[in-house]
Amino acid sequence: MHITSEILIDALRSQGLRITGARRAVCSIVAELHSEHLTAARILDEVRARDNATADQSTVYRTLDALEEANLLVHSHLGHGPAVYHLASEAAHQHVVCRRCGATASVPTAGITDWLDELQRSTGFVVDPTHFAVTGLCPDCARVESASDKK
Amino acid sequence: MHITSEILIDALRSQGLRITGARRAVCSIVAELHSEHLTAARILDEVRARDNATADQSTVYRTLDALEEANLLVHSHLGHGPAVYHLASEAAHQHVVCRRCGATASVPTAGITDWLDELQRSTGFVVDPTHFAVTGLCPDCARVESASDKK
DNA sequence: GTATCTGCAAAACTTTTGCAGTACC
DNA sequence: GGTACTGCAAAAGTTTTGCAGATAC
Repeated sequence: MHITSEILIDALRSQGLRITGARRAVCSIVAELHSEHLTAARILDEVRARDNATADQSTVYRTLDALEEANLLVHSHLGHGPAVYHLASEAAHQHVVCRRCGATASVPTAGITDWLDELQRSTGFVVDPTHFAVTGLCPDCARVESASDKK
Repeated sequence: MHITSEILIDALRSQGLRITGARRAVCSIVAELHSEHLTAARILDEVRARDNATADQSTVYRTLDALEEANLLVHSHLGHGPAVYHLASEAAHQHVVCRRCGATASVPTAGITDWLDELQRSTGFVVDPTHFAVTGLCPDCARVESASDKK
């Protein structure tokens, strides 16, 4: 299922926030490019590439914060570099992130939910299953590293 | 079991690296404060608080990089803010990290290894089971957040 | 009409880098 | 002695903030 910008906009509206051109643009981009790993800079570029919208970087950050506050969006830090943003609904599947090149692959949560339940029971922590990263090496980088280990 | 600074120092030496005062200091601090969430800034402060050692921030970063390269240390980004460093040996069991206060709890990996194997098979990624964080809210912070949601 | 939002510019913060001098092996 | 390391200072990169003007409701 596909979250549309209208859903995001409506959610902001229902929080009593005002709907502006910049917020519409950011919501559209986040909804349309939900399958990519969006950085703030990427979103800013996309906004500027649309001739019916503009936004300053500070506005982009503030809008992203608003969406996070509304629990529609999450961000995470994949290794070094800028934070990446996902729709909270998309984040329900996990990612493996390559610690060398930053490549990612998605993996389903099936098979791990029992473990998370148990974790929650034993520690008392309220686990956030959407914010949860496994790191490793992607196939390409694994090849490179094992080659350089041999020397 | 407790990693000592000697172990770290020896590991650096065996990589052909030179042992300097700054590296000794950083290794001591990392070994002694292994149970805390050490940021580079915290380590720098600790070095400076010791009257037999000094180090510049760039030296601290370079030493931390060296320790990571030697697979003795890992760092991760917990939400916003600076990266935190852990001994790799400490990371061998998983942690749940509270995204509000940074509290941690340890959890056994039993029950998750099958899932990691499957992940490795399906994605081709060489998963690093020591670098793997689950975030959520510790019991205290969960109480605080649910209280503020109600207002 | 008014509280909220925006753009601009500057600052804050973490991390990295170039380079000349120092110190380890 | 020679290479590796350090400190200093400055840069790079991301994110935040203050403020005056614009805009949604």
